[in-house]
Amino acid sequence: MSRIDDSLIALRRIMRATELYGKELAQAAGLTAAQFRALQIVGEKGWETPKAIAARMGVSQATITTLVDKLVRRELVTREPSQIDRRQTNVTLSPIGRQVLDDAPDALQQKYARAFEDLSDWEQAQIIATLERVASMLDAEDIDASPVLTMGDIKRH
Amino acid sequence: MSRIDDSLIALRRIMRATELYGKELAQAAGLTAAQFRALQIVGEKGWETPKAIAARMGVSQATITTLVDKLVRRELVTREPSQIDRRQTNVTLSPIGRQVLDDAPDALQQKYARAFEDLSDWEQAQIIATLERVASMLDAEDIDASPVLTMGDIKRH
DNA sequence: CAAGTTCCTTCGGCTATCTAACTAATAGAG
DNA sequence: CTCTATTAGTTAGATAGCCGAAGGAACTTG
Repeated sequence: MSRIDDSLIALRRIMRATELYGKELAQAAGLTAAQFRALQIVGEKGWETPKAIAARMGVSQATITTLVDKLVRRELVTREPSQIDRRQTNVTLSPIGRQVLDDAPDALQQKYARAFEDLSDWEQAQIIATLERVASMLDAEDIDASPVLTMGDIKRH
Repeated sequence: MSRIDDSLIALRRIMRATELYGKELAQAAGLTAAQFRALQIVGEKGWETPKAIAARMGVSQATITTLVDKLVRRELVTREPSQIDRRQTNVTLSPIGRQVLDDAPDALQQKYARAFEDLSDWEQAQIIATLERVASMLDAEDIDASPVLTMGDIKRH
């Protein structure tokens, strides 16, 4: 087994852990990964337009419509017509939505964060440098990457 | 922006690049990421049981049945009843399937492999060590990770 | 041999996703 | 100011992936 295989295996473990986290999350929060990701985006500012959510998640607007439908049905967000441009709709976080976001079990991130913080200064720096280097090697430089460890936003052509 | 955010962002870029690769692949090979992943697994030995494929991909057997249906329809694999245990079916790679696997554009992997190989010995070792460390921090130790850079055991493309 | 177990498939039902077509509203060119 | 083009969002119809439950066929075990 070559070294490149070793590195690919490690990468795959990382991705797999994230996938599993998504499933766990979905189960615990009663939301799917995609739904939760949309909710997160709305939660950043408290509101967001479907267009912007679609761009952030890299999916079509139609997809967001149905996703938001589900969030609305769960009363996690509301659709508020925009005052400035009446073509626009503001998907707005509800108090319940805020609750769900706050309560969301981010076990994976917590675990990672804790382990990360236990590292020494130079170890942290080194991990960041290496991860960024790997990301570059995969040519993922121009990606919209929020510091949130989730699945579900796949960029499309 | 804290260091942990930096590291999460880098992780996210890595995952994103892989997702994009999956899409690209799907388009070029005329297969979805999940289908391709199943084909890859079958291709390793030339055959595999649905049960084993399901385990490898972390999905139910029912899912594999429909996935294999599609591969069979495209004549990439065949279902051969097992001689030893007639409950089992061997999903067997066809010549066409082998062709598709060989022709598959593994651009991302190639790119990564090339960049990786250009690194010095100690850099390679250091990257592997770091990736493995991160994987451990995410608690993904006991994952079946083949040295193939694919997504597709997601639950939602 | 009968009962339980295993492997696979079938069935019904979700969710996510897309494209195309449609409605409503704004922006721009005359 | 009006007509057209563009933009935001939704709706409709389709495909893919996924699951759990139920069922049939073939092993295993007592």
